[in-house]
Amino acid sequence: MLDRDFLASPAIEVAPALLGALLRVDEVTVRITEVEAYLGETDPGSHAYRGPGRRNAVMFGPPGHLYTYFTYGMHVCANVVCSPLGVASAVLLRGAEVVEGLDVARVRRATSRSDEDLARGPARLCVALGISLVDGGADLDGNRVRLILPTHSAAFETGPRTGVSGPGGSSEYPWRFWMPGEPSVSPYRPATARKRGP
DNA sequence: GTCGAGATTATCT
DNA sequence: GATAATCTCGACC
Repeated sequence: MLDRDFLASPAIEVAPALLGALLRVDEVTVRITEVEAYLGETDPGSHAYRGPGRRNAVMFGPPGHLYTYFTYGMHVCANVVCSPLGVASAVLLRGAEVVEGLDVARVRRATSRSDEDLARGPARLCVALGISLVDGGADLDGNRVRLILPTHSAAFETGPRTGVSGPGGSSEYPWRFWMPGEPSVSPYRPATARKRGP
């Protein structure tokens, strides 16, 4: 049973509680080890900063749903929508560890050499779980997708969000949560200033 | 093993 | 036409 009332809390409170949670999609189950909180209008790094649109409409919807979006063409990222209806807020799933369905995950992520690389990273996590755009807006308590919150809150650490470049310096907000000691958590990587083509 | 640059497509202005 | 919350691959120590 999914506690929707708890998911209606702000993303900052929901994010640490998702650490250690189990997310099952079909036959693959992962344990979330790294997340990132994103708010709406007050967060320059959020997609909902400029207001609702086609892509982020799910973020303004009811909590307990899955929000997927495309980034850089090939990659898909998954978020857990929280906050009440009408408030844009979501928790980005950055890293996880595959605990069940390793065989299926390995086939999907054939390029990964170690099992810890299977779901290390937002896009990899979606590939390992088989999440695509059609899963956007899916209920997290449905048959295909199910989120299981941990009974006890796990130990976590916070830090600045990486890879978030933008005017106003959104790195002020230490809304990145991870479980220390987990090999599937990517270490701190400075924001790579991507060069645009010629 | 670590670092640095390129690639690629849906969505929005 | 510009942007984006990234990943993969190649080169070098």
